[in-house]
Formats: sequence, C-alpha cells, structure tokens
Amino acid sequence: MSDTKSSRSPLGQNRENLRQHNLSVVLRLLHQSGAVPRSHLTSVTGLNRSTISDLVGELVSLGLALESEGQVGGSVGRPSLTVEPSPEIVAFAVNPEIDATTVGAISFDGRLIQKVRYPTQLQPDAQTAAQIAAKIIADMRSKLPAGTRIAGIGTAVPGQIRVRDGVVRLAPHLNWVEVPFGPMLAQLTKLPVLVDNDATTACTAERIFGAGRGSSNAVFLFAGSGGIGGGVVVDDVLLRGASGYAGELGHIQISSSKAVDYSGLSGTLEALVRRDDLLEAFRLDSATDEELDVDIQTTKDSKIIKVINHQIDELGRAVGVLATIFNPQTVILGGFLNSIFNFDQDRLLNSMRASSIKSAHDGLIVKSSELGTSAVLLGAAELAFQAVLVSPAGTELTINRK
Amino acid sequence: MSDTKSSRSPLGQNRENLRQHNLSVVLRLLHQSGAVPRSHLTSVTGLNRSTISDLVGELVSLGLALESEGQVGGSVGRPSLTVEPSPEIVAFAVNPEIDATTVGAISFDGRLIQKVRYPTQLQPDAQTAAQIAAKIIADMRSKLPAGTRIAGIGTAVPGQIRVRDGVVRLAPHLNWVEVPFGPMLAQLTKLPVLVDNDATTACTAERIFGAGRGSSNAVFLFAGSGGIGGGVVVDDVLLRGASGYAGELGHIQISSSKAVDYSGLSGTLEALVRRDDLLEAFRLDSATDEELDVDIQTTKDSKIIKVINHQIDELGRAVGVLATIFNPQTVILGGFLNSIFNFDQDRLLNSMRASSIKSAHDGLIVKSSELGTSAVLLGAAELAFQAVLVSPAGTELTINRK
DNA sequence: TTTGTTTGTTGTTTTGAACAACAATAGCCC
DNA sequence: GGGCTATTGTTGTTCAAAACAACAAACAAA
Repeated sequence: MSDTKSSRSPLGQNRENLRQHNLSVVLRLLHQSGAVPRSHLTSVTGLNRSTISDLVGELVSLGLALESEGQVGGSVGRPSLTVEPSPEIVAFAVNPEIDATTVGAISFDGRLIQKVRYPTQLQPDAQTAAQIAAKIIADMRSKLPAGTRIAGIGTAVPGQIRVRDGVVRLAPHLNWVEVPFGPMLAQLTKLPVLVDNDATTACTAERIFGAGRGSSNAVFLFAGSGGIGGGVVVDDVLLRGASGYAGELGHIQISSSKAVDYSGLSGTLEALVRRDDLLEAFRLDSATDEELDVDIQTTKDSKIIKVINHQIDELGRAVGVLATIFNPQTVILGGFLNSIFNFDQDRLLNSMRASSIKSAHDGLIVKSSELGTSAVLLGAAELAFQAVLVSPAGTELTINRK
Repeated sequence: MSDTKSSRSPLGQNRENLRQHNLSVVLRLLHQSGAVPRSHLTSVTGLNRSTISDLVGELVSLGLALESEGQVGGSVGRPSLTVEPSPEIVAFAVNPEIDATTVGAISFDGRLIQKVRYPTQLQPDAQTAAQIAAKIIADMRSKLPAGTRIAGIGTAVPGQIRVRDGVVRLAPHLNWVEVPFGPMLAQLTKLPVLVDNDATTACTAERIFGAGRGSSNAVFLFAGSGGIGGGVVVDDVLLRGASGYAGELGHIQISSSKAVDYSGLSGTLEALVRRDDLLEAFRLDSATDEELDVDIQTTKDSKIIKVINHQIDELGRAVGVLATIFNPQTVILGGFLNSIFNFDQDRLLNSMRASSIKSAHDGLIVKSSELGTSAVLLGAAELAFQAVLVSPAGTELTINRK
C-alpha cells in the first residue's frame, strides 16, 4: 500500500546483518556466474582470503554450494579451488497464458531441467490453472531425486499483480480480476508461492543470465501474449515503485493517436505497436514468434514494410522517452519487438535519437534479448530463489520425498 | 561514461564499512530531522542503546553533532538527551542564471544563513560567473565565525551536467557549452566544488526538507528559468542513470505536437507547457513566479483560462506517463507548474488518470513544492554535505580563518 | 632444481556491536 | 511525599566476525 516507516527495515547494521550480507553477496555471485574460482570471490568482494574461506565453508555446510579442485591452470601460483552453486536446489516456475499453462523446474545454477506445456482450449480460470500447475508440479517432484531441496514456486502472470500477497489484480487476456492466485496455488502444493508480472520476470532473467548481464542500468521491453510489458533496472535493482506496479512500460502514452490499448488508454506504446497488426498485414491468424520473425526478415511486400516501419518509428519514440527518463546503459528488446528492431536497426535508432536528448542516448546500446521464450520461466524461478539469496542461513527449504 | 565493474565499489562489507555505515546513518538522521532525542535514534536504527551512545559520542568528538539535556518531558521514564547536527558546519551554494548569479551559505542543520543575489546585465560567461561567485564566497567567509568548518561548494546550473567532473555540457539559457565550471570555481576558491542540474538539486531539497519528506518513491517536476526539469527518487535514492543524465523530465515526448523545445525535440513537456505562453496570454514581458501565481489564481479572462487549461491537460498527461512508469507515492510540482495545478487541481488529476493505469495512480498524491525559490540553493548545498554524510570520520573539512 | 607467485589454512588479534547490571530521572498512584 | 513503574544513560564484559600474520601447498618460469 504505502512505503513509509511502518514497513521499513531498521537502518542500522549489526553483526548479524554483516554476516548475512556477506553470505548473500557470495551466494548471489555463485548463482549468477556459475562456477568461479575462489580467488575471484576475494577480489570481487574485497574481503580477506580467510574470510571468503569461512563464508564459502558455511555455504557448503548449508548445502548451497560445492567446492572442488578446479581445472583452471595456465596461470602462475597455486591454483584456486572452484566454487559452484549447488545443483540440488530447485524452484518451480508457473506461467498461465491464454492458450496454455506452462510449468518448469529450474535448478539453482540456472538450468531449465524440466518443462511441460499444458494446452487449454479456452482461457483457464484461476482455479483450473492452479490445479493444472499443482498436478504438473507433483509429477515433476516425483521425478526429482529424493533429497533435492525446493525453494518454492515462482509464478509469472500476464497482468498487474499485487506482489505482496500474490493477488492478480487484472489480467485482461486471462479474464482474471482480483484473483488470489498465489494463495490458491500455495494451498494446493504446500509450497511457498510468489507471483509477479510476466514481463517483469523475463526482465529479471535477462538481467541476470541474458542480455542485461553487466548493465547496472537497463530498460527492458518485452512483447508477450499479454501485450507489451517492461522492466527497469536502476543501479542493479529492479524498479518496483511505491506499491509494486512500476514498469508498466507498455502503457506509457507517447503520442496523440486515438488508438486504444487493453487498459483503455489511448496513444500508448501497446496501442501503437501491435502484434495483431503485423499478423493482419501478413494475413495470418496466428503464428509463433519464430515464424513471425522469419516472415518479417524476408518480406518484400511494400505494404507490409510500411506497417513494420511505422511500428519501428513508434517503438523508437518509446525507447527515446525511456532513454531521456532513465539514461540507461542498455535497452533490451524481446519478443516481436526484437524482430522489427532487426528488420531495420538504423531506423529505430534514428527514431530513438529524435525523441531523446543527446546526453541520454550518447553511448546507449539497444540490443536483442538472448533467452527467448525461457526467460519468463527462468525469471519466475528467481522469485522463489530470492528468499535463499537474501538470507542463505535463515531460509528453510522443503526437502523432496518421493 | 560507463557503470560497469571498474567504478564499482567492493561488494563485501567489512568492519570499517559497518562502522562507517552506522555513523553515516546516524548523522544523516540528524541532518534531516534536526534535533532528535537519542532514544529516537535507537528505535529508528534498531541498534543497541550503548551502540548509539558510542556512535553519537564519536560524532560529537568529530565536531559534527551536539548533545544537550533536552526539554522533552511529558513522558514517563528518564528523559532522553537531545542530539543535534552541529550548526558550525557550512556549505556554499552557487546558482548562475540568465540574469543573476546567486550565492548562499547553508548551515549543516539546513538553514539558509546568508544569501546574495548578484544581478548581471547579460547572461554571464562561465569565467565571469565563477569570479562573481568566488568574490561573494570570500566575502561570506569573512563574516562567518573563525573555526567554522566548510564542507565545500555545491553548484546548481540550468543545463545538462557531467557530475563526475563538474563540466557543464549544455546550458542553453546561459549559452554555455562544454564548460568546466566546477574546476574553474575550485581553482578560484580552493574549495571542493560539485556541480549538478538545478532541477535536480531542487528535487533533493524538497525530498529531504520539503514536500517529499517521508516519500521513498517520488517524482518531482520543477519549472525554473531553464524550462522544466525534474528529479526522480527511487527507494530513497535519486535516479542518476548510467552516465548521470537521468531525470530530464522536461524533455519527455508525450504528444505528436510539432511544438519544439530548447533541445530541438518536438511534443515534449517543455515544448507544450511554457511559461512564456502564459506571460503572453497575460500580455506581460516578465513576472516573478509569485506575481504570475496571483495573476493565474485571479483571472476571469476566458481566453487565458483556455491557455491555462490546455497546459493543465498536457501537464496531467506527463504526470500520468510518469505515474505509469514509476508508480510513485507522491508527485511534487514546483514553480509555475504549481500555479496551474492550483488553478484547477481536479482537471489535472483527471488528465493524469486518463493517461495512466489505475494500479499506478491509485493512492497517488500530487502536491505542491514547499520550499519555493530557496530549494535550488538548499539542494546545491547538499552536494557539498554529501561527502561528510557518506564518511563522517573520513572527511576533512576546511577550517575558516578570517 | 630453484625461484617467485599465488592461493589455501590455521591460529591470533582487533574491532565494534550486543548484553547485562545498575544508576538516574521522570510520571503516576495512593 | 513515598513507593512504584517505566524509560533512558552508563559501564564493564562478552561475543562474533573480519583482518592479519605466518606458513604450507601448488603451480610457472628461469
């Protein structure tokens, strides 16, 4: 609701905070980079060798990391031990969509180890989607080795989510309004469930494992089944806003056009850059992102090119506005936005430059997303991993029994 | 330039960091709240009584704080000691504008203790402005008691600033291009000089001492002599972007209008909501913000009302876009933006709602700035105080000698 | 083989926050 | 006014965690 005093954690730092923070820093490095030499941890954290030794030791004894004699070689001096995140920790990811509900199992080292797409005839209501997901998760659990520890379930929903309690406030494509999807799924699975917007989770995944790696300030624009969504990273932290609805970049008004989006707003990015308009131009009823991409890159039809160019111009405007506001290092485009960007990169960059101040777009890099369709699931799993990453020593994980 | 590894501080926290952080937290609380009972510090920081005693003791011995037997009373128990920020620390603030250069002396407890406005016939070039400022500062120093410690000089310039080295990249109203104003003033005064955009410093002041107090997520829109500027606070931190140019909210493109602003961009907030248009409607050559405000609040002329209403609508659009992007708790308007907001608040709110998603504007508060014209100077001084606040024990201050 | 370099390990030191016990000072109730 | 309770400040002690120092281990280059 509000972000004033009541919810604010104490500002002071004591010894517990210190230890927890350092454990968290090390674990996060492992989670994001995979296997790294221990010496790398000392240089990045700035902590003493013996301290890192101690911290890694604690992570190993907590079962969150593994240490092995690495195969680095090539450099002078005693070879450093290799530390890796434990692959025996798993999170589930759920993504209900208009025509299917997808569930994945993601290991702590960032691998999508199982994936099931369960198609539905109609858009599923929340109860149905929760039951489908719970069923698949139970099935997946039975296939995981006993002893695997489960961090929880992350859920990515195309709509506006109240993250605090997992309530879907509005998901127009699913026709869900004020549905407590998180608690529903938690009750069915007896696992902790966290819910967030699908574009937000995709953004998280790209930031950690994909095109956003190394950018502390980045803007993401994703086109998914639910229109255009976005995410913004400011100083390595995802922008959330006072009540958690920040980053609805599809709904920013960039023109005086009367075209209306699903939220009833006119002249927004989502109203102007529409996947359906492209499908119509190609006279297609439906297409996957991959099919559409091929069509776009190979078309010679001047009428279609006109439609694409128009969309590129509008997308460029939006990127320009966001560049002026955020002055990011990188802007990352996903879904069909990526396709039209690749159709004519210069056109988009020119449009962007015409809509932003020079200081803000100087040195700005616009690039494609890297993770494709698995970004949403990987990012959803991050929601569940977050608890362990924040408090490695204080988080109880559910142990899998067959 | 970039915000990657090279410039990043070590992630790990050691004991020194811990102490420095806690000292910094306490000092910042004092700086922002003024005199507070010591018991308040313990509850806010969550630190132990004896630790606070120790920290305050160190701040007192560093000459950064004062302890006295407070006059609280009224509650049970032993009365708490009162702690206040030392008034003997001073920062200077410089604000070159088109028709004058203003200099202020601000004490560490947030009082503007001296202020001199030096009018110039023409827009001053950078060297002239620096000489004027240096002269006034030398004069002010001679009036300050010997032993006063000086944190440095903060400079607020209407334009785009490279904060890192104090270079003014572009200040159209002053006609400065790529001028190293910071180093120039530092050489003349032998004091540390920091430079930032004037709207940004006003934003900082309102955030700490004015209408933004208590809002961890806020958007500021200020109309000054250099058009419309802005500032965004995300989780209590000012948005800076990858290279420090974030928050140029006057230049966001919100419409397809062909009207052009000073940066040559069309359809931007600054191009659509123009003070000059209001002056023209009133048939005025010039007016202070106060005079203009009176005129606006009392006008009955339907032609003028039409102009004002149009500006309100456009401003509302911009606020809506920013609400959708940031989902802030508060939006704060300054300068003549505040005047047109007060002319018809409901109209602005309606326009804002029509340009933003419900989740983002639900509970959003739009309000007026509180500090008026002194905001720019108070915020500029914050630039200089920042060093002491970040590292209370490690910052050397210049001692004033007559 | 020797030397220099880097890393891991172990025992010790140091720092800084917490803790516990006690003193100080207020309001409140009778 | 006296006793009671509540809150805060003070002091000496304890404890956790990071740094440090010294040494051993393992490599490359000379």
